Amino acid sequence: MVVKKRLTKQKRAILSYLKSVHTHPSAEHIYSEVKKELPLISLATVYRNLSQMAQDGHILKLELEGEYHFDADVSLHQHCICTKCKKIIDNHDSTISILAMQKSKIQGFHPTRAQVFLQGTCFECSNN
Amino acid sequence: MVVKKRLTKQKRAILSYLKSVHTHPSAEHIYSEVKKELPLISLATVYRNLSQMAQDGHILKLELEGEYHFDADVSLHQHCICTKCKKIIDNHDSTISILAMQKSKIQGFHPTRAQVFLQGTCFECSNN
DNA sequence: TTGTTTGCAAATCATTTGCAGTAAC
DNA sequence: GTTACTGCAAATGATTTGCAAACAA
Repeated sequence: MVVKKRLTKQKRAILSYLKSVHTHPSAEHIYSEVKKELPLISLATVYRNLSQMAQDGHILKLELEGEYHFDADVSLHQHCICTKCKKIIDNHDSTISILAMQKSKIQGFHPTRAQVFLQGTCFECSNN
Repeated sequence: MVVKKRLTKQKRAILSYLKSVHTHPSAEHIYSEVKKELPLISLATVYRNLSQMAQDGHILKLELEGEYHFDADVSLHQHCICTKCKKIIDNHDSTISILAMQKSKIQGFHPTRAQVFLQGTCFECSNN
């Protein structure tokens, strides 16, 4: 039996906020931002919607620094994480993800997605 | 001032267990296994030692499925995660990590490590 | 009308921390 | 002898859940 998803104002506000930024915010941060538009929204609603959207493949759920971070950009790209300022920088290059997926097939694995994280220091922090 | 690390029996038991498996266990799982050898060891000690070893680069700390998983193999390799049985399979191929690190430098990023996760289904689960 | 979604509060679960005693060096 | 490390218990912090009311379809 197919569950019908309803497009609520909360869902719309969360997705619209997430599409407007490139900062990979946490659920808590999304909550505080969306609260400006919908003051009565609850944190549980934010979590529920983010999980649903991630499940449906509309957004990415990244596990970083002990909490989840979300990204409305679902194209094949890498995330560079600065260990000093904790900033997450996108690196748009689909070849790495594609290559990683191809190579994983050797062992009979059937990949659906690749997540590539680079740890290091960003340009600003390297030249502090 | 340099802090001197002491090699305790707890530390030795944790590292020795982790080196004996290729299953990327969680802290809780490592705790229950090491407890067989050291019945009085506490979960806090396991967490403290795993964090220290990861900090010192002796083991890898992987953020997966809402908890940390640990790996005594620090060579450049990828992790394939089966979304059905949750198994983590190693894919030893350093070229992907090296390529990902090289490409991240384009934006002035200074990478120290690459973490590559493949989501999909393993051989067994694909042919269930 | 219907059944999904909401806000709230309480619950959960992994991980961390304070502290006084213990043991590695 | 010094001081890093331990076990214990309590604290923390992110995320989830139960429930009755609200609202999208």
